[in-house]
Amino acid sequence: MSRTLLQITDVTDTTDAVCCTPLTRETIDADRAVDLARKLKALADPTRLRLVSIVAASEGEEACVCDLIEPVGLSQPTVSHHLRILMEAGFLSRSKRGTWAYYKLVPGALGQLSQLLDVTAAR
Amino acid sequence: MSRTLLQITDVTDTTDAVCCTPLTRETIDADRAVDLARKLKALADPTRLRLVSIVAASEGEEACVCDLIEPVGLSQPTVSHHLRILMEAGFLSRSKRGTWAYYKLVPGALGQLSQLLDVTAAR
DNA sequence: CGACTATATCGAAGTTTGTCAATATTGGGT
DNA sequence: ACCCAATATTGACAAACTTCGATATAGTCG
Repeated sequence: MSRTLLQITDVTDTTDAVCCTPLTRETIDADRAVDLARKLKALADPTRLRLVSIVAASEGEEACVCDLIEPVGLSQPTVSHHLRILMEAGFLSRSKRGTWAYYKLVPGALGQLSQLLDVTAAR
Repeated sequence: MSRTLLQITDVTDTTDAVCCTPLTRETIDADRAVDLARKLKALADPTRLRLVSIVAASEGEEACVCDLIEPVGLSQPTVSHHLRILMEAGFLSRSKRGTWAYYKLVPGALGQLSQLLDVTAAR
């Protein structure tokens, strides 16, 4: 049968959700709901979706802040702010090279969230 | 290769996202980012995640409001409010039977969102 | 019809969020 | 050492969100 369940994998206490054993429980408990909501909230903004998308489409799934400002059409501080939120939620990582800051997709982060939302979806 | 891209399916002007042809474009355009963000935002709340989860785990993926109030521990108006948001985002549908209102998972809605987030995730 | 029950809507209070201008920080070049 | 460029942080403000109590609506049963 195709029961659609919210599944939750083992999630660390604070920031990065991890790993693997999906405990197919009927209802998500409050703590994990808070954790999952935090991740979703990080993605639930048009600007941040575009940032992730642009980074994902860049060479090496990595982009410099200077290349992100103009496409999204917002001020530099605002872009930095959004990037920080995406980083704290575990979707991007940052590496400074010289004066530049490069933000990179954290491999599997989106996929993991995707699976949390619906493990039994038809594909 | 395993490029992780944000993909967007064809989406109707307003409420319910639909259908099918994933246009694997590099960057999500502004309009679709707004639309996807709206759906994510509807899910990006601990209470609403729990509501969806409880409904998903119920018989027929359907539950009465009266059965949802106590589990989430919030007032009845607040629960109604959250259910309305989930309905407007296309995750739940409502059917009144007598005095009761039954909210039901919209089949495939979560799965579709899941696929939008990451089409190439390892599974 | 009248009382009761289940749900929805309204209005308000408190909190969070998105954005910018101004400023701080850091690294490179002259 | 100094200046310039790239990014981050701070402070402020408006808009949006979550929640509640009070009230409205609609359906059921005497």
